[in-house]
Amino acid sequence: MANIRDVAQLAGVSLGTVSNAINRPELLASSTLQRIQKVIEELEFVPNASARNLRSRRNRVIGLVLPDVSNPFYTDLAKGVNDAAYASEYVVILCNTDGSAQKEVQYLDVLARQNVEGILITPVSESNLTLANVAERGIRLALVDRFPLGLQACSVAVNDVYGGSLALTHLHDLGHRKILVIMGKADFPQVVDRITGIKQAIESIVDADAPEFIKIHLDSMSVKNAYEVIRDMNLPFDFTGVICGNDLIAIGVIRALGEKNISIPEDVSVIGYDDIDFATSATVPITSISQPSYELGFTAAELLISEGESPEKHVHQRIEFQPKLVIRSSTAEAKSHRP
Amino acid sequence: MANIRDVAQLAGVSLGTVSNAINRPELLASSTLQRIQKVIEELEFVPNASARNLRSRRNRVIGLVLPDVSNPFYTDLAKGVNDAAYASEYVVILCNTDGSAQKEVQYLDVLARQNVEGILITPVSESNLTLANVAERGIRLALVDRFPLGLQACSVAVNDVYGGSLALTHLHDLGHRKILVIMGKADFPQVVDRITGIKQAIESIVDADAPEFIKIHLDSMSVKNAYEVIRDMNLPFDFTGVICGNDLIAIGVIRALGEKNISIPEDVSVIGYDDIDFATSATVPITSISQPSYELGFTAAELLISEGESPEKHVHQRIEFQPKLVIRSSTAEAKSHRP
DNA sequence: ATTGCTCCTTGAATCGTTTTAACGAAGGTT
DNA sequence: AACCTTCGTTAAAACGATTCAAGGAGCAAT
Repeated sequence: MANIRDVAQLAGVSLGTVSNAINRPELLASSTLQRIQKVIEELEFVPNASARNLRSRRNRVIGLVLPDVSNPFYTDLAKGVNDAAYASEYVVILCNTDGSAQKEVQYLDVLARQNVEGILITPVSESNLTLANVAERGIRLALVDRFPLGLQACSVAVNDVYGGSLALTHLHDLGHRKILVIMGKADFPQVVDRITGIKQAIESIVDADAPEFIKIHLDSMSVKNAYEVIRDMNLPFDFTGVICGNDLIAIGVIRALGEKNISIPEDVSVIGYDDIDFATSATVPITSISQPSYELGFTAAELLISEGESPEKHVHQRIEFQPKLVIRSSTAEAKSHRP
Repeated sequence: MANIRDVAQLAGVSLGTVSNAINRPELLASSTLQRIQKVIEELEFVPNASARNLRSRRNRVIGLVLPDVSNPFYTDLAKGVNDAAYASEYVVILCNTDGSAQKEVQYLDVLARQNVEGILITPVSESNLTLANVAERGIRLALVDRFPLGLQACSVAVNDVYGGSLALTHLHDLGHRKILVIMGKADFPQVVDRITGIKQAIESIVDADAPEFIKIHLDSMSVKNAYEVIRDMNLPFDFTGVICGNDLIAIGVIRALGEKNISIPEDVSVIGYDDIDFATSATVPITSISQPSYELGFTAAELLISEGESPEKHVHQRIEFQPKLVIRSSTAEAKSHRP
């Protein structure tokens, strides 16, 4: 492998000049520049990233820490991150925590050891001790799908409180008064917010008419987990509507209810969250709360990268997207409401 | 940030000793080792990866280049890669080529510039000029879901020829004699193999009974693309069975046919490929050819990493998995065959 | 002829590790 | 007492780039 010294020698210039040819070509006389470029091509010279990073303290690597890459919502988000990174010639290290706080800590450490310039993360819990730690090490942070609490960092998220209320209001409008809420872990930030939204929406409804609800918290927000829990459960009460933490849960719930001969949406309405692509193609096309997953990732990555390009004039931003209700076939008017 | 020199000074040893404490602790007197470890902890010292990589020429980073991370098949595969990497304290840079050869070349270049130790790739086409190029630069390669042609590299793949014949045989057994085959780009290696399998299966059937088929090649193997193409098409002939390049295509096809009031599987049988999780939960649960996606990724990553750990005694391997037919509701006996 | 500018180019220092030959001390052998 | 070994440690040389102060050439102005 050729190094910068070989190039310099063959082009008859000093090694500093070659470096300039690569990084600040505008400094060079155009004849010199051309000569050097020719040699670079000829030798198939590729600058050694480690050496460059060592000296310049820049990496062009960012980390992306997500709870579940099997969930298309996060995959789309990751795609957004990748595209934004690619546009700025950055590269992304993907870490999948499976929703485990422990794995999250470990991955943060791995990323720190790798010297990444910044980390994009959807943290699994509210506690951000480790995040503060990472920030102290001089690694930039940006939160995705989550707002920071007492942390200096950019953030891009969706208003989950509003999303929760959107779901409840939809079911209420359809006449549902007894609702099952089936979410992920209780300390998962998104879960907290969505439940808050549900409660707020209920409170804003005049008493006589207000729906009641029961909560279930799953360990993992997956199809399998949701399916098994509902399948094995004595259904808690005569609910007619189900609000799910995400579309995967909705798919699991619909399958389990189907096996119990409960039909969707005739007997029970089910509403998902995220509006993943498969929501349209599911056994029953799923009514869902839509989030701009790709944009979420793209915007967050752009923010993080721009912070690196000019740290001095960067001010942390907090960008909020609004979720939208997308109505499909899994929700319908409650029986009691029908003629 | 503390560096190794600070640690050495505070521990009262030379800097080489600290390096040994980190990398070959067995060389040190245990008292010295303990003292150094204490200082490391105290200073929260994290070795600088760039410096380490520069000198040791190893960076514990591998690249993963995939055609489509929106496809759960590849997501599962990526998960396998990540888990294997994590176990060996490697880290994975994920690159999504969107099935474009041009993006593939660019990403390979980016990875080479990043000095990754190795690259796992599912190449988009048969031509491996760029791959040979990468190998020449001293970057190890392993092929995933694809066997190498004249390339020194490990590979882990699924027998796609057999997979194709499995699909055809299933439809033939059900009495289907006119079949639509709807695949991705014609030079996509997996597509080539699966079609070969289909042809071979047809040839092995006695003439009178042999099915005929028509091929369609899509630009992208996505739900949307498949849906639109079938929706806008004058259906070519009176086929009763459809073999799809993957489950996403199957989902799109089923939706489009549904809109044309063709019911699955009563009028037409549809068979997918990959057996992604959603195949079970689709509008019509999809009969599919199952591939061990996670294992594919995991095994390939292990191979690549083990090559790095001991290059001298490594011999390139070629591991082949066998696909399996998973029967669900999207295929049934052809009308002509029913009583 | 001197000075001052501008424009390119250079040389040397530097980034923070790993690596390796060499060294001293301690202990064992003859 | 002289000589080996073994064990633990050290000093210095890489690794391959970037960065920056300083140098030189050419030209215009004085």
